[in-house]
Amino acid sequence: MTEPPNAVIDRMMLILGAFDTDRVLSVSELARRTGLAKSTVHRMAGTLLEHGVLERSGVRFTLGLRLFELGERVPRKLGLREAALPYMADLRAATRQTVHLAVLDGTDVVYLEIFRNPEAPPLPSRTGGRLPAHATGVGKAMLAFSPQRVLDEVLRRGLRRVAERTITDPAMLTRQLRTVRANGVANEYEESGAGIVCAASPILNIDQTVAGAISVSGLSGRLDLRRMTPAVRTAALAISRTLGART
Amino acid sequence: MTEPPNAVIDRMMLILGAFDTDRVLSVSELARRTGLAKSTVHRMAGTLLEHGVLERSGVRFTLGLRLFELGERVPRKLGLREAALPYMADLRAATRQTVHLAVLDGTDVVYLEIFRNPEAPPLPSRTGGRLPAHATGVGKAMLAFSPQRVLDEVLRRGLRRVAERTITDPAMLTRQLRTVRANGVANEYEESGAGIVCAASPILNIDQTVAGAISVSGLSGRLDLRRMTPAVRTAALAISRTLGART
DNA sequence: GGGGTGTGTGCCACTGAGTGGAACACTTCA
DNA sequence: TGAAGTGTTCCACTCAGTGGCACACACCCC
Repeated sequence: MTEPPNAVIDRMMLILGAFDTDRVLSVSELARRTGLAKSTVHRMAGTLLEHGVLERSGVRFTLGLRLFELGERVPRKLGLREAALPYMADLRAATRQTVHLAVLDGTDVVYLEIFRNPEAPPLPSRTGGRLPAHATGVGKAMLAFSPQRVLDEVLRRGLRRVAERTITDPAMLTRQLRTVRANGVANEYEESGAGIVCAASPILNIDQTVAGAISVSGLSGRLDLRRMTPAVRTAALAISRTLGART
Repeated sequence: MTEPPNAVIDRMMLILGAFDTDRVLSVSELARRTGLAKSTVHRMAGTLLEHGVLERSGVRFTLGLRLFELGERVPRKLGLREAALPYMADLRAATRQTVHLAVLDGTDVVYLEIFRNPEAPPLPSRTGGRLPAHATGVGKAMLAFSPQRVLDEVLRRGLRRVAERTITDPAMLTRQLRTVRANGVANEYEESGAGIVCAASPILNIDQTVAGAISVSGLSGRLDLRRMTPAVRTAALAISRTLGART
């Protein structure tokens, strides 16, 4: 319809995307995963190398520092993270659990920052990690306060199951989002991973659009969600406030 | 000599690089800064948009979340940062100053992580920021322990002045690096910015190659470098040790 | 009003840059 | 000794990307 897009950039993103699973890949492996000709990968990797987008690791390749450099300049991250940082520290200190900061990207959630607690059990989430919005606490918190077309898109794509208890029923999701919208807090019970529960609350811009969300997560046995709710909600409101103040 | 490289990727990196100074740019501004035709920028920005490498901000453009996502997967960052984090926290607590973690990228230094102290004065350094190695404490610490050809390349490119007291004399730099190599610590006196001093120490891999460097920085009046030296050195050695242990 | 000058967007003939098959040099393993 | 993997190089073909041009707006000032 709208295409034809730029094929070279498509191919390049295919190559970079191949590093989703493994951190270091050879030319042949890249060619196999991307479906590109080996010579194409070879040549392309060469120029990406010159730009620091890729780096050599022996004879194989790795994502390069230039990507990190560019990634640190992304505005969506910068403002929100800066505003949230002190409150995330407070929240971790108060709850002694893991604190997450995330934004919505299309129908996915991307984690901007994670404050872990040495005392708390390690969780599998990673900074820069991506999960379907409907399967996470922060995702549901943001969806509940997003325009209808965002939810439509989520439903259109289908509620992919990522854990045993992921919500896959559209009616169930819509119902939950209604109560989330009323309470300002979303709970998650092992929907993104086994044993993990969390309470999340949205961060709003001055114009009431969604900027992101924070959450407190822990293991289902050890964490009493109801006790976390007010703290998460309070922190989210505080971040929203400082976000508005600095405009 | 070795080229011809891929022109499309070159142009794309030109566009992304244009966001060095400003965070949000229009098609016309991009065309002007990159020297590309407006139609080329327009089309290219469109496909970058589809990949999330760029995002819209009204009618203008911004670096996109996908870059952040990819940047967080860069191996050079991942391992070192993880190993260094706890020691950086200790160092900040012990010195009540700003702690930096950096790696060497060509002849530049790139900051991987910065631990600021609310009590300490804010410094201009930024995560993902880039500075010439010869102009910074962490840079000198790493150069002193790098193979000769790295220093050769630094000298070949010329010692660019970034602050009033930046070292621009090759002989002076070489002399300093010799004592750095002997002491395991590099000092910086307002060479990267006015009023800023720092003590830095290199982090080495098991094979004695340079992995990165950490530093303690502060304002020249308030910070006694000599008192910082042992702490920085100790932390750097500790990080080197845990880095080696996890191989 | 009009007529600057700034946007963003769309079109399309031209051509040279990117493609990928094939061939090569090396290792590794059997 | 060969088979199967790797990375690298070459090069004729052609199709994808280019950028000049033109258009649709939105300003602001005379």
